[in-house]
Amino acid sequence: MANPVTLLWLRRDLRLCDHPALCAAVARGAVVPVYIYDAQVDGLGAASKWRLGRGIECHAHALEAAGSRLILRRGPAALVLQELAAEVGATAVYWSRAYDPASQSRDSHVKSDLRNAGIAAKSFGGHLLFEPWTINTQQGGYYKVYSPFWRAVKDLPVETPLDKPDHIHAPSSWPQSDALGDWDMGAAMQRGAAVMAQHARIGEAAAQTRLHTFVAQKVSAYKERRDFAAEDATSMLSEPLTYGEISPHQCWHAARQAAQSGAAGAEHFLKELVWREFAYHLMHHTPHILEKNWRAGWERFGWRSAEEAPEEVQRWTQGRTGVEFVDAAMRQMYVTGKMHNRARMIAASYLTKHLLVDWRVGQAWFEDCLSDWDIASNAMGWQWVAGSGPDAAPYFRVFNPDTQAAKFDRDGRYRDTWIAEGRAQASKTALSYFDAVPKSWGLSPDDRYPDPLLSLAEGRARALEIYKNRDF
DNA sequence: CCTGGAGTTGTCCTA
DNA sequence: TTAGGACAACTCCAG
Repeated sequence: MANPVTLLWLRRDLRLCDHPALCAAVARGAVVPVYIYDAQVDGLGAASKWRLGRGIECHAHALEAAGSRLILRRGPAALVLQELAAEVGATAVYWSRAYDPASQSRDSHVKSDLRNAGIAAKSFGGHLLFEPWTINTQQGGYYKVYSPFWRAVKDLPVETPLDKPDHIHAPSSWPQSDALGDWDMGAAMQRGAAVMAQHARIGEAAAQTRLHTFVAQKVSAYKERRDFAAEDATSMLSEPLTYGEISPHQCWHAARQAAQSGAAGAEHFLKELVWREFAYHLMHHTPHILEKNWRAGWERFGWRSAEEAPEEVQRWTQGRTGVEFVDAAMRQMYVTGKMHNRARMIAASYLTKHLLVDWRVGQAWFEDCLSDWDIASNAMGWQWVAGSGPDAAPYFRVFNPDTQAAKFDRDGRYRDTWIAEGRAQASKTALSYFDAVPKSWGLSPDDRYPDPLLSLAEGRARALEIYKNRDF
Protein backbone atom coordinates (compact mmCIF):
# COMPACT_ATOMS: atom_id res chain seq x y z
CA MET A 1 0.00 0.00 0.00
CA ALA A 2 1.35 3.37 -1.00
CA ASN A 3 0.21 5.39 1.96
CA PRO A 4 -0.86 3.22 4.89
CA VAL A 5 -3.58 4.68 7.08
CA THR A 6 -3.44 4.53 10.89
CA LEU A 7 -6.30 5.19 13.27
CA LEU A 8 -5.13 7.20 16.27
CA TRP A 9 -7.54 6.31 19.04
CA LEU A 10 -7.43 9.26 21.45
CA ARG A 11 -8.48 8.95 25.07
CA ARG A 12 -6.51 10.87 27.68
CA ASP A 13 -3.85 12.22 25.39
CA LEU A 14 -5.38 15.36 23.88
CA ARG A 15 -2.11 16.93 22.76
CA LEU A 16 0.27 17.19 19.83
CA CYS A 17 3.55 17.65 21.73
CA ASP A 18 5.40 14.66 23.17
CA HIS A 19 2.87 12.14 21.91
CA PRO A 20 4.56 8.80 21.11
CA ALA A 21 1.49 7.19 19.52
CA LEU A 22 0.86 10.21 17.32
CA CYS A 23 4.49 10.37 16.22
CA ALA A 24 4.51 6.68 15.38
CA ALA A 25 1.28 7.02 13.40
CA VAL A 26 2.63 10.02 11.49
CA ALA A 27 5.82 8.12 10.69
CA ARG A 28 3.72 5.31 9.25
CA GLY A 29 1.59 7.37 6.84
CA ALA A 30 -1.84 8.98 6.93
CA VAL A 31 -3.54 9.45 10.28
CA VAL A 32 -7.21 9.44 11.25
CA PRO A 33 -7.60 10.68 14.84
CA VAL A 34 -10.76 9.41 16.50
CA TYR A 35 -12.46 9.96 19.86
CA ILE A 36 -15.02 7.35 20.86
CA TYR A 37 -17.94 7.97 23.19
CA ASP A 38 -18.20 4.56 24.85
CA ALA A 39 -19.61 3.25 28.11
CA GLN A 40 -16.64 4.64 30.03
CA VAL A 41 -17.18 8.17 28.80
CA ASP A 42 -20.85 7.76 29.54
CA GLY A 43 -20.08 6.91 33.18
CA LEU A 44 -17.86 9.90 33.93
CA GLY A 45 -18.68 12.32 36.74
CA ALA A 46 -20.54 15.46 35.79
CA ALA A 47 -17.59 17.85 35.93
CA SER A 48 -15.14 15.45 34.27
CA LYS A 49 -17.52 14.79 31.43
CA TRP A 50 -18.18 18.46 30.84
CA ARG A 51 -14.46 19.23 30.97
CA LEU A 52 -13.64 16.35 28.64
CA GLY A 53 -16.14 17.73 26.12
CA ARG A 54 -14.45 21.09 26.24
CA GLY A 55 -11.06 19.42 25.86
CA ILE A 56 -12.21 17.43 22.84
CA GLU A 57 -13.60 20.57 21.23
CA CYS A 58 -10.34 22.39 21.76
CA HIS A 59 -8.20 19.52 20.52
CA ALA A 60 -10.33 19.15 17.41
CA HIS A 61 -9.46 22.75 16.54
CA ALA A 62 -5.78 22.11 17.21
CA LEU A 63 -5.85 19.10 14.89
CA GLU A 64 -7.57 21.13 12.18
CA ALA A 65 -4.91 23.80 12.51
CA ALA A 66 -2.35 21.04 11.93
CA GLY A 67 -4.09 19.95 8.74
CA SER A 68 -5.91 17.05 10.34
CA ARG A 69 -9.30 16.43 11.95
CA LEU A 70 -10.85 14.70 14.92
CA ILE A 71 -13.49 12.10 14.01
CA LEU A 72 -16.12 11.51 16.70
CA ARG A 73 -17.94 8.20 16.92
CA ARG A 74 -20.21 6.60 19.45
CA GLY A 75 -20.40 2.95 20.50
CA PRO A 76 -18.30 0.09 21.88
CA ALA A 77 -14.68 0.86 21.06
CA ALA A 78 -13.81 -2.48 19.42
CA LEU A 79 -16.76 -2.26 17.07
CA VAL A 80 -16.33 1.41 16.24
CA LEU A 81 -12.64 0.98 15.49
CA GLN A 82 -13.23 -1.97 13.17
CA GLU A 83 -15.96 -0.12 11.28
CA LEU A 84 -13.89 3.00 10.96
CA ALA A 85 -10.82 1.06 9.91
CA ALA A 86 -12.86 -0.53 7.13
CA GLU A 87 -14.23 2.84 6.01
CA VAL A 88 -10.86 4.53 5.68
CA GLY A 89 -8.81 1.47 4.81
CA ALA A 90 -6.75 1.66 7.99
CA THR A 91 -4.41 -1.23 8.64
CA ALA A 92 -3.35 -0.22 12.14
CA VAL A 93 -4.75 1.35 15.30
CA TYR A 94 -2.44 3.16 17.74
CA TRP A 95 -3.25 4.53 21.17
CA SER A 96 -1.68 5.71 24.43
CA ARG A 97 -2.00 3.26 27.28
CA ALA A 98 -4.42 3.70 30.17
CA TYR A 99 -3.79 2.00 33.50
CA ASP A 100 -7.05 1.62 35.41
CA PRO A 101 -8.51 -1.89 35.45
CA ALA A 102 -11.62 -1.02 33.43
CA SER A 103 -9.60 0.58 30.64
CA GLN A 104 -7.04 -2.21 30.67
CA SER A 105 -9.65 -4.88 30.28
CA ARG A 106 -11.40 -2.94 27.52
CA ASP A 107 -8.14 -2.24 25.73
CA SER A 108 -6.92 -5.81 25.83
CA HIS A 109 -10.19 -6.98 24.29
CA VAL A 110 -9.95 -4.26 21.66
CA LYS A 111 -6.41 -5.33 20.89
CA SER A 112 -7.28 -8.99 20.39
CA ASP A 113 -10.44 -8.18 18.39
CA LEU A 114 -8.47 -5.93 16.05
CA ARG A 115 -5.72 -8.48 15.60
CA ASN A 116 -8.28 -11.17 14.86
CA ALA A 117 -9.66 -8.89 12.19
CA GLY A 118 -6.20 -8.55 10.67
CA ILE A 119 -5.58 -5.01 11.90
CA ALA A 120 -2.36 -4.14 13.69
CA ALA A 121 -2.97 -2.77 17.18
CA LYS A 122 -0.30 -1.06 19.21
CA SER A 123 -0.31 0.82 22.49
CA PHE A 124 2.23 3.41 23.57
CA GLY A 125 3.30 5.12 26.78
CA GLY A 126 3.12 8.82 27.38
CA HIS A 127 0.68 9.21 30.24
CA LEU A 128 3.29 8.36 32.89
CA LEU A 129 6.98 8.99 33.51
CA PHE A 130 7.60 5.29 34.11
CA GLU A 131 5.49 2.29 33.26
CA PRO A 132 4.17 1.05 36.62
CA TRP A 133 5.54 -2.48 36.17
CA THR A 134 9.10 -1.32 35.58
CA ILE A 135 9.70 -0.01 39.11
CA ASN A 136 10.49 -2.70 41.65
CA THR A 137 12.00 -2.99 45.10
CA GLN A 138 15.29 -4.81 45.43
CA GLN A 139 13.32 -7.88 46.49
CA GLY A 140 11.40 -7.66 43.24
CA GLY A 141 8.09 -6.52 44.71
CA TYR A 142 6.25 -3.25 44.29
CA TYR A 143 6.58 -0.23 46.53
CA LYS A 144 4.08 0.41 49.30
CA VAL A 145 5.80 3.44 50.80
CA TYR A 146 6.37 6.67 48.98
CA SER A 147 9.85 7.63 50.16
CA PRO A 148 11.65 4.51 48.94
CA PHE A 149 9.68 4.81 45.70
CA TRP A 150 10.92 8.36 45.31
CA ARG A 151 14.52 7.32 46.01
CA ALA A 152 14.18 4.55 43.45
CA VAL A 153 12.99 6.80 40.62
CA LYS A 154 14.37 10.26 41.26
CA ASP A 155 17.58 9.67 39.32
CA LEU A 156 16.20 7.42 36.62
CA PRO A 157 16.43 8.77 33.09
CA VAL A 158 13.17 10.25 31.85
CA GLU A 159 12.61 10.20 28.11
CA THR A 160 13.17 13.47 26.30
CA PRO A 161 9.87 14.94 25.09
CA LEU A 162 9.09 14.39 21.42
CA ASP A 163 8.44 17.35 19.15
CA LYS A 164 5.06 18.14 17.75
CA PRO A 165 4.88 16.59 14.25
CA ASP A 166 5.47 19.10 11.45
CA HIS A 167 2.59 17.75 9.49
CA ILE A 168 -0.12 15.17 10.14
CA HIS A 169 -0.86 13.43 6.87
CA ALA A 170 -4.54 13.34 5.97
CA PRO A 171 -6.26 10.31 4.47
CA SER A 172 -7.46 10.52 0.87
CA SER A 173 -10.95 11.26 2.14
CA TRP A 174 -12.31 11.96 5.62
CA PRO A 175 -14.99 9.72 7.14
CA GLN A 176 -18.15 11.14 8.63
CA SER A 177 -18.07 12.33 12.25
CA ASP A 178 -20.64 12.85 14.98
CA ALA A 179 -21.30 16.41 16.07
CA LEU A 180 -19.84 16.99 19.55
CA GLY A 181 -22.95 18.92 20.55
CA ASP A 182 -25.02 15.78 20.09
CA TRP A 183 -22.99 14.07 22.80
CA ASP A 184 -24.33 16.59 25.31
CA MET A 185 -21.25 16.31 27.51
CA GLY A 186 -22.47 19.05 29.84
CA ALA A 187 -25.89 17.56 30.48
CA ALA A 188 -25.29 16.60 34.11
CA MET A 189 -23.79 19.99 34.96
CA GLN A 190 -26.97 21.95 34.39
CA ARG A 191 -26.46 25.62 35.17
CA GLY A 192 -23.16 24.90 36.98
CA ALA A 193 -21.34 24.65 33.66
CA ALA A 194 -21.65 28.36 32.98
CA VAL A 195 -20.10 29.14 36.35
CA MET A 196 -17.31 26.57 36.07
CA ALA A 197 -16.44 27.71 32.56
CA GLN A 198 -15.18 31.01 33.97
CA HIS A 199 -12.52 29.14 35.94
CA ALA A 200 -11.48 26.69 33.25
CA ARG A 201 -8.28 26.60 31.26
CA ILE A 202 -8.82 24.27 28.37
CA GLY A 203 -6.46 22.68 25.92
CA GLU A 204 -2.83 22.11 25.13
CA ALA A 205 -1.87 25.72 24.47
CA ALA A 206 -3.23 26.80 27.86
CA ALA A 207 -1.37 23.94 29.55
CA GLN A 208 1.90 24.92 27.90
CA THR A 209 1.43 28.51 29.00
CA ARG A 210 0.72 27.42 32.55
CA LEU A 211 3.79 25.17 32.72
CA HIS A 212 6.01 27.98 31.47
CA THR A 213 4.51 30.50 33.88
CA PHE A 214 4.84 28.08 36.75
CA VAL A 215 8.45 27.22 36.04
CA ALA A 216 9.44 30.82 35.34
CA GLN A 217 7.58 32.52 38.19
CA LYS A 218 6.22 30.13 40.78
CA VAL A 219 8.35 27.05 41.24
CA SER A 220 11.17 28.75 43.15
CA ALA A 221 8.75 29.65 45.96
CA TYR A 222 6.72 26.47 45.60
CA LYS A 223 8.02 24.86 48.78
CA GLU A 224 7.11 27.86 50.92
CA ARG A 225 3.93 29.09 49.29
CA ARG A 226 2.10 26.05 48.00
CA ASP A 227 0.23 25.38 51.23
CA PHE A 228 -1.47 28.75 51.40
CA ALA A 229 -4.97 28.03 50.20
CA ALA A 230 -5.76 31.42 48.66
CA GLU A 231 -2.53 31.79 46.74
CA ASP A 232 -1.81 31.04 43.11
CA ALA A 233 1.33 29.15 44.09
CA THR A 234 0.65 25.65 42.81
CA SER A 235 1.18 24.37 39.30
CA MET A 236 -2.52 23.87 38.44
CA LEU A 237 -1.35 21.14 36.09
CA SER A 238 -3.38 18.28 37.54
CA GLU A 239 -6.21 18.93 35.11
CA PRO A 240 -4.19 19.10 31.88
CA LEU A 241 -2.26 16.03 33.06
CA THR A 242 -5.50 14.14 33.59
CA TYR A 243 -6.66 14.76 30.02
CA GLY A 244 -3.18 14.45 28.60
CA GLU A 245 -3.13 18.03 27.37
CA ILE A 246 0.47 18.08 28.58
CA SER A 247 2.85 15.21 29.17
CA PRO A 248 4.44 14.40 32.51
CA HIS A 249 7.77 14.02 30.72
CA GLN A 250 7.69 17.64 29.68
CA CYS A 251 6.73 18.78 33.18
CA TRP A 252 9.57 16.67 34.62
CA HIS A 253 12.22 18.08 32.31
CA ALA A 254 11.03 21.66 32.80
CA ALA A 255 11.21 21.29 36.57
CA ARG A 256 14.57 19.47 36.45
CA GLN A 257 16.01 22.31 34.46
CA ALA A 258 14.63 24.82 36.98
CA ALA A 259 16.15 22.77 39.79
CA GLN A 260 19.54 22.80 38.09
CA SER A 261 19.40 26.57 37.70
CA GLY A 262 18.85 26.81 41.43
CA ALA A 263 15.07 26.99 41.90
CA ALA A 264 14.74 25.66 45.43
CA GLY A 265 11.13 24.56 45.16
CA ALA A 266 11.59 22.56 41.98
CA GLU A 267 12.50 19.34 43.77
CA HIS A 268 9.22 19.52 45.69
CA PHE A 269 7.34 19.84 42.45
CA LEU A 270 9.20 16.83 41.03
CA LYS A 271 8.09 14.94 44.14
CA GLU A 272 4.48 15.80 43.37
CA LEU A 273 4.85 14.42 39.87
CA VAL A 274 6.22 11.26 41.44
CA TRP A 275 3.22 11.07 43.81
CA ARG A 276 1.11 10.81 40.69
CA GLU A 277 3.36 7.98 39.49
CA PHE A 278 3.12 6.28 42.88
CA ALA A 279 -0.68 6.37 42.69
CA TYR A 280 -0.56 4.63 39.30
CA HIS A 281 2.04 2.18 40.61
CA LEU A 282 -0.29 1.22 43.46
CA MET A 283 -3.35 1.02 41.22
CA HIS A 284 -1.47 -1.23 38.83
CA HIS A 285 -0.29 -3.64 41.51
CA THR A 286 -3.33 -3.47 43.79
CA PRO A 287 -6.34 -2.39 41.72
CA HIS A 288 -8.64 -3.01 44.68
CA ILE A 289 -7.35 0.30 46.03
CA LEU A 290 -10.06 1.92 43.89
CA GLU A 291 -12.95 0.27 45.68
CA LYS A 292 -11.91 -1.48 48.85
CA ASN A 293 -9.98 -0.52 51.92
CA TRP A 294 -6.43 -1.25 50.84
CA ARG A 295 -5.71 -2.88 54.20
CA ALA A 296 -8.42 -5.47 54.47
CA GLY A 297 -8.99 -5.01 58.20
CA TRP A 298 -10.51 -1.61 57.58
CA GLU A 299 -13.48 -3.24 55.85
CA ARG A 300 -14.61 -4.11 59.37
CA PHE A 301 -14.27 -0.54 60.63
CA GLY A 302 -17.56 1.12 61.40
CA TRP A 303 -17.53 3.56 58.51
CA ARG A 304 -20.91 5.23 58.18
CA SER A 305 -22.63 5.11 54.81
CA ALA A 306 -24.50 8.04 53.28
CA GLU A 307 -27.74 6.39 54.42
CA GLU A 308 -26.47 6.08 57.96
CA ALA A 309 -25.42 9.72 58.23
CA PRO A 310 -27.68 11.57 55.81
CA GLU A 311 -27.52 14.98 57.43
CA GLU A 312 -23.76 14.92 57.86
CA VAL A 313 -23.21 13.84 54.27
CA GLN A 314 -25.61 16.40 52.87
CA ARG A 315 -24.05 19.24 54.82
CA TRP A 316 -20.55 18.17 53.86
CA THR A 317 -21.38 17.91 50.16
CA GLN A 318 -23.24 21.21 50.16
CA GLY A 319 -20.50 23.09 52.01
CA ARG A 320 -22.67 23.78 55.05
CA THR A 321 -20.89 21.99 57.90
CA GLY A 322 -20.46 25.27 59.75
CA VAL A 323 -16.68 24.81 59.65
CA GLU A 324 -15.43 27.61 57.46
CA PHE A 325 -12.32 26.04 55.97
CA VAL A 326 -14.19 22.84 55.11
CA ASP A 327 -17.14 24.71 53.61
CA ALA A 328 -14.88 27.03 51.64
CA ALA A 329 -13.11 23.98 50.21
CA MET A 330 -16.31 22.23 49.20
CA ARG A 331 -17.65 25.35 47.54
CA GLN A 332 -14.39 26.02 45.73
CA MET A 333 -14.68 22.52 44.25
CA TYR A 334 -18.29 22.96 43.24
CA VAL A 335 -17.62 26.26 41.51
CA THR A 336 -14.20 25.73 39.95
CA GLY A 337 -13.95 21.96 39.61
CA LYS A 338 -10.72 22.10 41.61
CA MET A 339 -9.80 22.21 45.27
CA HIS A 340 -6.51 23.31 46.78
CA ASN A 341 -4.45 20.30 47.80
CA ARG A 342 -4.34 21.20 51.47
CA ALA A 343 -8.06 21.84 51.46
CA ARG A 344 -8.58 18.35 50.02
CA MET A 345 -6.81 16.83 52.99
CA ILE A 346 -8.77 18.89 55.46
CA ALA A 347 -12.16 18.30 53.85
CA ALA A 348 -11.36 14.59 53.62
CA SER A 349 -10.10 14.37 57.18
CA TYR A 350 -13.25 16.11 58.42
CA LEU A 351 -15.50 13.64 56.58
CA THR A 352 -13.65 10.49 57.57
CA LYS A 353 -12.56 11.41 61.10
CA HIS A 354 -14.85 14.07 62.53
CA LEU A 355 -17.93 12.69 60.80
CA LEU A 356 -16.78 9.03 60.64
CA VAL A 357 -18.24 8.67 57.15
CA ASP A 358 -16.88 6.09 54.71
CA TRP A 359 -14.13 7.58 52.53
CA ARG A 360 -15.89 6.11 49.50
CA VAL A 361 -18.75 8.58 50.02
CA GLY A 362 -16.27 11.41 49.69
CA GLN A 363 -14.48 9.72 46.82
CA ALA A 364 -17.76 9.48 44.86
CA TRP A 365 -18.59 13.13 45.45
CA PHE A 366 -15.13 14.24 44.36
CA GLU A 367 -15.48 12.05 41.28
CA ASP A 368 -18.65 13.91 40.35
CA CYS A 369 -17.37 17.42 41.11
CA LEU A 370 -13.69 17.52 40.21
CA SER A 371 -12.75 18.56 36.70
CA ASP A 372 -9.24 17.25 37.40
CA TRP A 373 -10.55 13.88 38.62
CA ASP A 374 -7.87 11.21 38.42
CA ILE A 375 -8.95 7.76 39.48
CA ALA A 376 -5.57 6.67 40.85
CA SER A 377 -4.59 9.84 42.70
CA ASN A 378 -7.98 10.18 44.30
CA ALA A 379 -8.20 6.62 45.56
CA MET A 380 -4.74 6.87 47.07
CA GLY A 381 -5.44 10.25 48.60
CA TRP A 382 -8.69 9.25 50.24
CA GLN A 383 -7.23 6.08 51.69
CA TRP A 384 -4.21 7.98 52.93
CA VAL A 385 -6.39 10.40 54.85
CA ALA A 386 -8.77 7.72 56.12
CA GLY A 387 -5.86 5.65 57.35
CA SER A 388 -6.85 2.54 55.42
CA GLY A 389 -4.28 2.85 52.68
CA PRO A 390 -0.62 2.16 52.11
CA ASP A 391 1.74 4.60 53.75
CA ALA A 392 -1.28 6.03 55.56
CA ALA A 393 -1.45 8.74 58.15
CA PRO A 394 -1.28 7.52 61.75
CA TYR A 395 -4.73 7.42 63.26
CA PHE A 396 -4.07 10.25 65.69
CA ARG A 397 -3.37 12.64 62.85
CA VAL A 398 -6.71 14.43 62.81
CA PHE A 399 -6.61 17.76 61.04
CA ASN A 400 -8.16 20.61 63.00
CA PRO A 401 -9.70 22.82 60.29
CA ASP A 402 -9.53 25.92 62.50
CA THR A 403 -5.86 25.40 63.31
CA GLN A 404 -5.17 24.76 59.65
CA ALA A 405 -7.00 27.97 58.73
CA ALA A 406 -4.91 29.90 61.23
CA LYS A 407 -1.77 28.53 59.59
CA PHE A 408 -2.67 28.47 55.91
CA ASP A 409 -5.40 31.10 55.60
CA ARG A 410 -4.14 33.57 58.13
CA ASP A 411 -5.80 36.59 56.52
CA GLY A 412 -9.05 34.72 55.76
CA ARG A 413 -8.80 35.33 52.03
CA TYR A 414 -9.67 31.76 51.16
CA ARG A 415 -12.66 31.84 53.51
CA ASP A 416 -13.88 35.16 52.11
CA THR A 417 -13.43 33.96 48.55
CA TRP A 418 -15.90 31.16 49.10
CA ILE A 419 -18.27 31.99 51.95
CA ALA A 420 -20.99 34.60 51.43
CA GLU A 421 -23.41 34.25 54.32
CA GLY A 422 -23.35 36.88 57.02
CA ARG A 423 -21.08 39.25 55.12
CA ALA A 424 -22.13 42.76 54.23
CA GLN A 425 -20.07 42.61 51.03
CA ALA A 426 -19.81 39.05 49.87
CA SER A 427 -17.24 38.34 47.16
CA LYS A 428 -18.30 37.60 43.62
CA THR A 429 -16.83 34.10 43.81
CA ALA A 430 -18.68 33.32 47.02
CA LEU A 431 -21.95 34.49 45.50
CA SER A 432 -21.32 32.48 42.35
CA TYR A 433 -21.64 29.30 44.41
CA PHE A 434 -25.34 29.99 44.75
CA ASP A 435 -25.64 30.33 40.98
CA ALA A 436 -23.87 27.04 40.44
CA VAL A 437 -25.77 24.78 42.84
CA PRO A 438 -29.06 23.14 41.85
CA LYS A 439 -32.18 25.09 42.78
CA SER A 440 -33.41 22.01 44.60
CA TRP A 441 -30.79 22.56 47.29
CA GLY A 442 -32.73 25.66 48.29
CA LEU A 443 -29.69 27.73 49.21
CA SER A 444 -29.45 31.50 49.30
CA PRO A 445 -26.59 33.85 50.18
CA ASP A 446 -29.03 35.56 52.53
CA ASP A 447 -29.27 32.41 54.67
CA ARG A 448 -27.69 32.46 58.10
CA TYR A 449 -24.32 30.70 58.06
CA PRO A 450 -24.95 27.29 59.67
CA ASP A 451 -23.86 26.43 63.19
CA PRO A 452 -21.21 23.70 63.30
CA LEU A 453 -22.54 20.15 62.87
CA LEU A 454 -20.51 19.16 65.89
CA SER A 455 -17.76 20.79 67.88
CA LEU A 456 -14.29 20.17 66.52
CA ALA A 457 -13.05 19.06 69.92
CA GLU A 458 -15.89 16.60 70.30
CA GLY A 459 -15.38 15.20 66.82
CA ARG A 460 -11.69 14.78 67.35
CA ALA A 461 -12.14 13.03 70.68
CA ARG A 462 -14.75 10.70 69.23
CA ALA A 463 -12.55 9.83 66.24
CA LEU A 464 -9.48 9.16 68.39
CA GLU A 465 -11.51 6.92 70.67
CA ILE A 466 -12.99 4.85 67.85
CA TYR A 467 -9.83 4.66 65.79
CA LYS A 468 -7.81 3.66 68.82
CA ASN A 469 -10.20 0.92 69.91
CA ARG A 470 -10.63 -0.70 66.53
CA ASP A 471 -10.22 -4.45 66.81
CA PHE A 472 -7.74 -5.11 64.02
C1' DC B 1 17.14 -14.51 57.64
C1' DC B 2 17.74 -10.88 60.65
C1' DT B 3 18.35 -5.99 61.93
C1' DG B 4 17.42 -1.47 62.28
C1' DG B 5 16.07 2.92 60.57
C1' DA B 6 12.33 5.24 58.68
C1' DG B 7 7.80 6.64 57.59
C1' DT B 8 4.29 13.90 52.98
C1' DT B 9 1.21 17.03 54.69
C1' DG B 10 -0.81 17.05 62.77
C1' DT B 11 -2.30 18.42 67.35
C1' DC B 12 -1.90 19.36 71.93
C1' DC B 13 0.31 19.95 76.21
C1' DT B 14 4.16 21.12 78.93
C1' DA B 15 8.16 23.27 80.30
C1' DT C 1 6.72 32.59 72.85
C1' DT C 2 8.48 28.53 71.38
C1' DA C 3 10.55 24.04 71.18
C1' DG C 4 10.07 19.30 72.25
C1' DG C 5 7.75 15.25 73.34
C1' DA C 6 3.68 12.22 73.42
C1' DC C 7 0.39 10.26 70.77
C1' DA C 8 1.16 3.44 68.55
C1' DA C 9 2.30 0.20 66.68
C1' DC C 10 3.46 -1.66 62.51
C1' DT C 11 5.09 -2.34 58.04
C1' DC C 12 8.24 -1.48 54.69
C1' DC C 13 12.65 -1.69 52.74
C1' DA C 14 17.74 -1.75 52.31
C1' DG C 15 21.68 -3.84 53.74
